[in-house]
Parts: sequence; structure tokens; C-alpha cells
Amino acid sequence: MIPIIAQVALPVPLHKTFDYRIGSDMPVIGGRVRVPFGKQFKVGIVVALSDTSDFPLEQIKPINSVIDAAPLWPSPLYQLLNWASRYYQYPLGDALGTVMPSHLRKGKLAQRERERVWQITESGKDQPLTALNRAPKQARLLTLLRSGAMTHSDLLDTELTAAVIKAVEDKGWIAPVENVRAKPWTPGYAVVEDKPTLNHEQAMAVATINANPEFGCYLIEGVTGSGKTEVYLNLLEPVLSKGQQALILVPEIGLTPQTINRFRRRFNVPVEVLHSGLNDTERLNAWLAARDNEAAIIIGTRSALFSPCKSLGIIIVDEEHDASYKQQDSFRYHARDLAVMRGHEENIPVVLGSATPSLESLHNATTGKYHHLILSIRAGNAVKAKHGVLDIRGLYLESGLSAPMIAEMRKHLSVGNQVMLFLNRRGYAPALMCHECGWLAECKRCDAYYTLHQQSGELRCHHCGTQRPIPHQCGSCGSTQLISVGVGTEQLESQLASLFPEYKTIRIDRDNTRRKGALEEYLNAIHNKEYQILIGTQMLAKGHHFPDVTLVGLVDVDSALFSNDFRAPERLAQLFVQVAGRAGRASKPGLVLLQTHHPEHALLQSLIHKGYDSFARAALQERHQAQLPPFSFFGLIRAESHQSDMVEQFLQQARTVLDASPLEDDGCAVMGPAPAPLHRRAGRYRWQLIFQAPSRKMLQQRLSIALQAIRQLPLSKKVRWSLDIEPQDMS
DNA sequence: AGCACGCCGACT
DNA sequence: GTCGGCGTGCTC
Repeated sequence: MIPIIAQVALPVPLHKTFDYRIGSDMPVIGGRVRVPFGKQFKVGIVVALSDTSDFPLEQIKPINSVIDAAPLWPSPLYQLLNWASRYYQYPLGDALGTVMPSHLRKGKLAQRERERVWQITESGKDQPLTALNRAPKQARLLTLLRSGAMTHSDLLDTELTAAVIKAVEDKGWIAPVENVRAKPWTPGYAVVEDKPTLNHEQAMAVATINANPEFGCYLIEGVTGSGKTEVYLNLLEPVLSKGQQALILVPEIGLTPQTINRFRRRFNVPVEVLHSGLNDTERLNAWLAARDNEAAIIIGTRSALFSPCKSLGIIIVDEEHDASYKQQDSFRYHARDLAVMRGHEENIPVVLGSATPSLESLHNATTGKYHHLILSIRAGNAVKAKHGVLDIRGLYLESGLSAPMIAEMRKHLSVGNQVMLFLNRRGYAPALMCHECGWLAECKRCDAYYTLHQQSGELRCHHCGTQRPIPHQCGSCGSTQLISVGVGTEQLESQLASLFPEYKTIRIDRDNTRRKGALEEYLNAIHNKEYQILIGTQMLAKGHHFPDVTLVGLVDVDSALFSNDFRAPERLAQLFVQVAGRAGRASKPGLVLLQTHHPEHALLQSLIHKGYDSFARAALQERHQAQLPPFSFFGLIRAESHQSDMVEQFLQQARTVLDASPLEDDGCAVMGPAPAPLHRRAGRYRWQLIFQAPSRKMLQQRLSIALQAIRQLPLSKKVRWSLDIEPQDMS
């Protein structure tokens, strides 16, 4: 076959490819081409070459230019991306577009930007500096370059500007020379720091994984302080010695300088870090460094999974239970699940680590799909916190705190320790109510009450972001007796100031850590013991150790136990174990107290008395009985519109399509349409439909057939809708 | 997604 | 009489 047609996947939300005529330049599958598309030009990926087309030949436009002479992704990664596009039902061109660096999406060459290095010319050497009295910056530039060549960015780091450099170049006194390209790192490594000896559990884990360099999935369940990172570091040794690369995924907040430095310090190999702070050029360079084997270790968050490593030897997913591995919009992939798939494609080991594994991974470990490795021995200074349940039934609550909790706080504070309180509700109070008639201040655009933010003097809707001044009168009866209902972090903070005037309180939540570097600043202040009482949301529980915190209080456990999201108890258990592991030290063991109206709750009981594993077993049993994940696989269709009836009708039609011609008892089920948990949000009515399948394969097959018909529905163009495969957040 | 075409309200 | 609102349809 002599190909004359290229099928191109374009970065548009369309579930099809477009055909283009091949010119004298032959494109490659997996490489980029620039093509005309309507009135504009777009950069797309060639997914197939053919000698025919289903489209009228005379209407096929020619490729504008072939950008890549070779595929952009190594074959296993390209296969993975194709699979992910099908599995998550996301258009291939769009998926490929979102996982490539933006410079490549715009058509730049996939080559490292060679930075200009400036060198002095012969005439520059001869130029007397005294002639440049009126151009001191130009004189300074010549002086600098007379003692040796310098890169463009190094020159800009001095007080020189690009304009000065340009002016001197135009005079012919300096000229750019080609920069030498970075070289692939030399296979092999050296351990550059003293490494600790492994205990027998760690050694066993390392030996088990190293015994088989081929695909296998390993769940390392290691309590806090059991040295998971040390195991990771040891796993890298055989990989690096073979000249292979290691890909390490960490949660969003886990990407701290301390973590990165452990990898940098251990080996004398190039480490590439992918974080949100990189600009487009840095991102492209990191991508190229992975592809060209210039980086040996690649550490990054979710999207780092798509680094085009030349010779990958291992993938490690740290804190694998973390929700930030699931992308919550557009291309809704799960980086942990795709990591396992990629390991399979590349035929290399995949290591998932956590102190509190997700129920999904634990299930895979117990059914034998994953190897289960347990690290239970804590290192010298790590201690297990004590814990207790405070039955607050019938107790008076002071801004959410019971008297026993306050007494316990006083005890810990009086001996110079710190106290940490968790409350997963921002603001002053979750609602503002009229004391006379019971009227509640309600957001006009959502089915939700306004949250009272006393500090900023406003009511805010946490669902659509609107804000308005606090009213002085009831919106119904005009009474001026307005009272707050419930407790948020802001109220807790002000209450603590009057309860404990002698101690300083700090609140850490999304509201006051938005500023860059603010979180680090506060954490330092906490470590310096500038604050004694810490109030936080989830944010405080991750990645930070607080040796002087000896009491942790979970203020509101009940909302998680009785949430409409079936994953809420799992997240509570993970929070509980994480904070228990981060507080205190050997000489000062920590205490974790939970306030609840339901001390007899079965899941709470097993968590408190028997630990996370027992909780997980009980929770898995509940999930099994209810046929919830991981015993079934969900596809969630969310739809919204200003007209509620239109949304419901659309999902009803979608349901009919999904119900139609089910294979004889294939175990699939459809639930809904039902109003979404927040039925009206930002003035739009939201409904949802859940498709439930007994396996991933079935989920994929049934949905891909049904979606073709659903996309044909006239209403599908009238309402805004999306599909979330294996949704993480059901609320 | 963009971009054009197309048919109804308040303005120089 | 026009400018522009966003509904609808198409992109090889």
C-alpha cells in the first residue's frame, strides 16, 4: 500500500478523526502534522495511514506540513494513551493534546531549545572600554564576556537587559555560539550518601520486587514512619544500574523539597521534577529530558505519568490512596490506575505505597492481583498515637467543642505542647438563620445555604462562589435577630481565642493559604512553636510532621459517617490514621480524639479498636453487599441546564439507550436519572445517571456503544453533559 | 472547541 | 435604519 491519506486526531471534542492528503513529505503514525481545519490551522496527531478514504476524495485538503519525523511517544506510552482515550471515553485528539507540553501542542519542534551562548568577537576584544563611557551597561557586558562565554539567561541574571545584548550584537562585538546539548546520563549510579540499613520487612519488600524485573503490581502497606521512601530508594538501585529510568508519582501536596531532596541526595544521577510551577519552556525541557534519557529519575504529580521515558524500569505511586490522582475535569483519568496499565505495557514493576491503601488496591491485594507487602516496624523516633472516642450525645457544644475536649486541650497546652483540630468546613458557620421564624439565608442560584464569613463580613456560597453582605434583617419576617447555625473553621478560631486567650491560634485552610508560599510560611511558624493551637482541613494532614502536637481533635466525625458519598468513611479513616501518624514523638506520644454522636457505629468501632485494616475489611464487606466499587464499576453521566425538565428528559432518553438490548443478564444496571446532590448550582439544574457494570471491560463496551447513540440525541446538544468513568467524587 | 451564518432587540 | 445577542451547524 502506498499511503496517500493520513487520518489525523485533532485537539477538538469530536469523537472522530479527519482525513488529509499526504504531500511529498511522508508523515508517521504518532507524529504531528499541521493541517487546515475550517478557517483555521491545527496541530494534530497522525493515527493511521491509508490509500483510501470514506470521505469524498476531492474534498480532502492536503496536510499543511509534517512536523515530526518520528512518533512523539514511545510505543508503550502511545498504546496506553490510545487505551485511556477509549476507556475514559475521551476523544483521542483531545486526550493527546492535553497530555503533551503546550509548546508541542502549538507545533514547536520537539527539540531542546538551545540556549544562546554569547562569545566576544575579535572586534569586541579590540574595542577600548573607555570609548563606552556613555554606555556603562555595554561596557560591563564586554568586560564580562572578555573573561569567558556566558549563556543568555546568565547574562540576564546580572543587571543586563536583552536590549543591551542586542545593541552590542548589532555592533558586531559579540556573537552567539551554539550551545552544547545536554547528554544522556551515563548508565550506572553511585550512592552518594550514607544509607541506612534496612530492617527485615524493608529488605523483604525490596527483594520481592527486585526478584522480578518484569510486570507485577506491588502494594506496599507501610505505617507512618516505617520507611517506605527508603524502600523506594533501594528499588531504584538495580533500575539505575541498568541505565533505566524511574518514574515516581506523588500527590499534589506531597511534592515538597524534602521529598525531592531525598532522591537528589541519594544518587548522582539527574533528577527531573514536574510541578505546577514550571513554565511552558521548562515543561517542554523536562518532557524532552525524559524522552532523550537525560533524566534518570522523574518525580511529579498526576500528569507526570505521561512523561515519555525512553527506557522506563519502574513506576512508583506514593500515597496511592490520594484523591488527587484522579483528574476531576476534562480528561478524567486516574493516574494510579493508568500507572498500573503503563507498567503492564512497558513490562516493568509498578509499586503502590500507602499507610492507608485505597479499598480498591486492598481488594486487588487480597484477591491476589497485586502482591501485598507490609511494613509494620516503625523507625526509632516514630510512635503510634493513642486514641479515644468522645461520646458527645447530650453534651453542650461550645462552637462544636465538647467540655471533655476543651479540658483535654487545656491539659496538653498547659505543659507546652501543641493541639491540632480538624474541621472540614470553611467559614464561620454553614448557615445564617432567623431566631424568630427560622428563615435561612439561601443562595439564589443554588440549592444551598450561604456560609457565613464573619471575618470578611459577607455571606458566601461555597458552590457557585457568589458573595453578598451579611443582612441585618430576616428576609422573611424582618426580625433583626439573626443567629448562625453550625460551626466552621473561622468560628472555631474566634471561639478558641476567647476560650484560650493565653495561646495563639492559627487556621490553615484554602481561604488563607491561597497566596504562594503562605502554607510554607505558616508551617515554619508552627514548627517554631509560634502557635499553640492549629485549626485545619485535610490540608494539614498530609506530608507534614508535627512533633510538638500531642493532641489531635476530629471535631465533626458524624458528617463523614452519614455522608451521601459512599467514600466518605474511607476518607475519614485515612485522615484519622494519617494524623495519628504525624503527631507526637517517642518522648511525647500523641493522642487523637474523635467527637461523635454515634460511638457505636460499626465502622468507627473497627477503626478505633482494631485499626485501619480491620476497618477496611468491614468497609469492603459493606461495599460488597451494596455492590459498590471495587465490586462494580461506575460510569457517571452528569448533565445540567437552566431548564430542569430538559436535563431530566435527556438523561431519561440516555437511560433508555443504556437499557436497550442488554446482553442476557450481563450484570449491568442503570440508576437514575436522579437530581444531583446539589440539584441547583449557579442557576443550573443538575441531574445524574449512573451506569453500573460488573467489570471494566463491560463498562467500556456497553458505554462506548451506548454513547454513540446518546451523542445522536437532539437533547445532547441542548444540555451540558459529561461522563466520568469510575468517579472519585459522587457529590 | 472555534468560527460563521442567521434571525430578533436597543441604539448611534 | 444598524450593532450584536447567542442558537445552530460544520470542520476532512
